[in-house]
Amino acid sequence: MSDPHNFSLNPQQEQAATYDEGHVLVLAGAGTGKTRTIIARAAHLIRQGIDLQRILLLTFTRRAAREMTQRLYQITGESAQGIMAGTFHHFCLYSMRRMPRHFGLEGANVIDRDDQVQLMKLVRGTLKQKALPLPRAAEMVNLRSYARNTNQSMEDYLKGHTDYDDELIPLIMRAAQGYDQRKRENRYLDYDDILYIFAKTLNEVPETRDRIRAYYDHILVDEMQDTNPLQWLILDALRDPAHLFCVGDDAQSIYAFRGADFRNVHSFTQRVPGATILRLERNYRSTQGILDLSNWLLGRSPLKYGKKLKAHRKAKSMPLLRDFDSDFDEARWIAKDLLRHRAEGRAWSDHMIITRTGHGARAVESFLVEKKIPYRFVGGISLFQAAHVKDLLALLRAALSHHDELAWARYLTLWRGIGDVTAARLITKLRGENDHAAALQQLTGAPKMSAEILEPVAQARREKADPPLAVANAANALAKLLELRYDKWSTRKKDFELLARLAANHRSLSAFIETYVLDPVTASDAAQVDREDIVTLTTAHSAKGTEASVCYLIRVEPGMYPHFRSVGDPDQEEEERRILYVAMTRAQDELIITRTYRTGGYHRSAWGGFGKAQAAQAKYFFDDLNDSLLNWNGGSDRTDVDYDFFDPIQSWDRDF
DNA sequence: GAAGCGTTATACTAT
DNA sequence: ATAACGCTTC
Repeated sequence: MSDPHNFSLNPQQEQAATYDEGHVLVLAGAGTGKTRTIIARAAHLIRQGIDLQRILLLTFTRRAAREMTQRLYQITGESAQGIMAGTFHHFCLYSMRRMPRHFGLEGANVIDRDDQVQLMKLVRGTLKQKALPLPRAAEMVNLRSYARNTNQSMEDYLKGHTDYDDELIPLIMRAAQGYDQRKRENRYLDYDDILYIFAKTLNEVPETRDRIRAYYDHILVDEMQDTNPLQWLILDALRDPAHLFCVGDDAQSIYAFRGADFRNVHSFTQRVPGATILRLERNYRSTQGILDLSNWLLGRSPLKYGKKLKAHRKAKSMPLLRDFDSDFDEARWIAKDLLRHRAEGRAWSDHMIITRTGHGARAVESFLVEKKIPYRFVGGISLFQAAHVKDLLALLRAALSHHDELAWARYLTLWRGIGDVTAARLITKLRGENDHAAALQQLTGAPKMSAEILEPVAQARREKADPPLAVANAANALAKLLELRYDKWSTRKKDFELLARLAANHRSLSAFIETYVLDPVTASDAAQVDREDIVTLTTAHSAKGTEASVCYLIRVEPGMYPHFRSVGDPDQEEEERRILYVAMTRAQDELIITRTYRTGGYHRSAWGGFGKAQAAQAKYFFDDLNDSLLNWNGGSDRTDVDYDFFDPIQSWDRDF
């Protein structure tokens, strides 16, 4: 790919990339060169004389955006930095930050999901009634988010599409309203607001819409099947004269929980009259053996995707299936297999480990750490979600805004003698002040308050133009407190150095924080910041759009595919099928599927606790697996496990 | 009344 | 691993 002359397209790809007659939807199956075609499209437009800055490239993840700009740079040979490439959220926020007054965004701070849940908890606490079991805060955040993303009122959604009864619905609606109100008071912007405010303004304020619409001639949209109604409102407002070039695959739609409907690619020509549908059908990525299994899985669906991937490549390579007694054995084997591949001279980066759930990869992750196999966990727990990192960020956020009450509450309760109640009382003193310094003045001399508590905030505010310094000093200010609070402090402390390193890339504290709220960095990510040759550990969702020579699909067992939480809802079960399909079709040369029926440690108890476990057993995608589709290396792995191979799990077994 | 501590429940996917 | 909850202590 580094040689631009080597960049050849097949006739279908060529036709799509150079189509100049209006709006297009390209239906592109897995591995058919979707990314390559989008890049070629952008390159074609540039050759036609289109200004780079007039092309908007919307991708599903920031990772995809980064990859595309890099590849575009390699092909066009000129700086591709000017192209506007990013996720819907990035694009909307960027556009709104450019003209904040049009959107009422002055002084607003973006909050992540944890903060959303936190805020909802506060509201939930005021509404709790003994007789009525109000849904958990996290669930209510989901409900409200889904309603927003599907562009319907909370009431319509709750009444039309959920099972909540007439008594509970008004209460949930009040919770949602209370949440919105607290959000306004604290000048918070959640992920959904970013899309919602942008979409609403474009659709209600023609002057603003016209102004933004005038910036772009071409809008290229990746992963169209996973856009939701709110995102569609935005695309719809921005098209004409701009041309839409959307690429998608209904069989890879895996974000229904976020309001996406894979049927949106089917109705494209109704929504965009005169649009053309093009297809990419030849798979260049995988061997036919891998595609046969993938096709089999999709073919078992009651939904007709009308898709059968055919390999361009000659190699066949049958997928491998291995059973293990426990997730520990499974993880141990995978680490060993990786080391074996490495010894054979293969690069770490040729390997991807795909998991359905974040915590399903725990055993594997601990073996990777123990065997010193370099890896990056995409979709894992963010560095910013670790308790001690949140504590430090709370201090920084308190320094940036006296309206950020979640941050203030967290920061104040770190100090001895200040609990929830005192913190809440102190925070009320901050309200109504326009100026940060004046707000701090209100706290000075208040009961339980001290200069020791306030000074770090004031100092961080003075240092807000020097993020790494602010981080380092905040870490110093909190060191004593946090050391008492957490065990394994020496390990946790290292995260602050990582944080300071990340902060060094930003010119302001607020830009630093906002960047990582929108684009979380996992601890493994931050630790491996300079390494290229590493194994990728990823959730199936985050794996979409990527590929690797060797893919390990772990925990492919009953209760995982389909995930037990989806059992009972046919639509959700079918989405689970697509998730497994996406996971399988990432593999180029080797697809290794592992599973375990009995799990040790944590999962044994978790299984028993969930009522759906048995139902899940009855709904396993591999139940009627055709043996001719893979090499089943079944039975216990015991005989070939080397028990001298260190087992890091022991220590957690005791914890549970 | 509020802080602090020990115990227990919780855990899918993500911008 | 983390936070909510209930109980005890100041």
